[in-house]
Amino acid sequence: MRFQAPRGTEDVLPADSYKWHKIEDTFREVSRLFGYCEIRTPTFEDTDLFARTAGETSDIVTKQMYTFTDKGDRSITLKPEGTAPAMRALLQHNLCPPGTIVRMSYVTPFFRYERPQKGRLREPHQAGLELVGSASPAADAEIIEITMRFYRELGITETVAMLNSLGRSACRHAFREAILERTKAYLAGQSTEIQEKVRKNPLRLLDSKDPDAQEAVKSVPPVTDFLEDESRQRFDRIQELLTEANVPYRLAPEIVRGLDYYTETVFEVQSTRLGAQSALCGGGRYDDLIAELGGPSTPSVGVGMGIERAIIVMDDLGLFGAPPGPDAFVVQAAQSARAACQGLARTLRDAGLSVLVDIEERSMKSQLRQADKSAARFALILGDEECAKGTVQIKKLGTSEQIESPVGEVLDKLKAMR
RNA sequence: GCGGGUAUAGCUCAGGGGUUAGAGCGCCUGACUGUGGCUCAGGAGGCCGCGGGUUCGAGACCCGCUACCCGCCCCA
Repeated sequence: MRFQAPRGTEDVLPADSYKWHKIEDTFREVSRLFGYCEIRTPTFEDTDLFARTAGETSDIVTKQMYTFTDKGDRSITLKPEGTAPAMRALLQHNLCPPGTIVRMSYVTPFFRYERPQKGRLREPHQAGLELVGSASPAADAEIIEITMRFYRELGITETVAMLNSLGRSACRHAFREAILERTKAYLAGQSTEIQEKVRKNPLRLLDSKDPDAQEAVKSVPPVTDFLEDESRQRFDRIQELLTEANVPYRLAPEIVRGLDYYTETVFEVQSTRLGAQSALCGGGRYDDLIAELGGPSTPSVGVGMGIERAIIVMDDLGLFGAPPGPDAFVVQAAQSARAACQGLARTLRDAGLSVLVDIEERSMKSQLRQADKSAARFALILGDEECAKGTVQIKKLGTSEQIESPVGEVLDKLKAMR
């Protein structure tokens, strides 16, 4: 094999694209139900955009960005996430002056220099939602409700939203101190690398998979103990709203985010079907992001949902079913019927049916085999006899049912036999 | 970035130093010259991941590379 797709990238083959369509169609429909409009932003941005927003110590910025210098000597980065570019566009076009609320959706690839694994790619795809301009807990609840509705529509019903609050800077500081204090003994026995990581961002310890770390973290009081009154009230209110909306959730004090711009609410939906990767989606509130980009303080909340990860889970659950086939396959039973077959196919296509025709002049047997293989619903057989009579044989594939119909009535007959 | 595993037909996999490399599934053709699926028969299809090495001889053994899988890490 001469060439192969770059490491960590995937081809979506014709036989599988219907899975993507199902997920994207479902996402667009759910977005529409809640009034979200799509935004499309460039594949690459000014490097600074991500350096500023993702967090200097985050893995994304420190080692995962695809950054290069273009011919105009600009530092360019392929987008490693979807939110910052969307907020940049919003600000650039002044779509959200103070007082307005914007609901946006997007479907985008993003790029991170990762070590590939199951559910972890260098070019993954994400469907995302952003609700910009509202500090109301109802905004948080809406985003989570849409997210869970999306998964429900796809048939992924075994999961719940895992909810946490990180509070704002003041209480987060106190919380960090508490983590460091309670895990001192554990940290003393760890490598300098881990100590450094935890010193920079103590929250990381909370979702560690190391059993010793998990044990040490047990003595740390839940974040909610540190929340200021306002944050605490918001957190409680979100839970009330989710309960009212019948959205399945549970509190998960271990949930933190990899991007530094999150404030207060954070949530994830997880699945055990993803191997070492656990998150199907991740989201939360980012009240300081737009201000960080030089805009007015604009409270916002959003979510990013991994498309490949949804496919993994849905495949595992057998939620896709058989790929769709064409409505009909026109079988040319004699060469002299070629034009008539093409004409019939054209008429049916004009009526919106998906129609396949043999182009290799193969035997009738072979054409019927193709028809069967293509999963077409009907085979329409046209030969000398039919041409002479102005009829078509309509064969319902899957059963042995076959009728002869005048050409003009084929459409009606197909509907009746469906 | 670290550790472990794997790489043979389109797919799933057997073959573990000795001629022309195998199976199942899939694909193509045919089984009283106008009827698919099931069955039967035939056929096409392999730089045995890539590059080096050991050997009289390598798909098998050794080294390097690449990719994938599983952990760590990280997250969608």
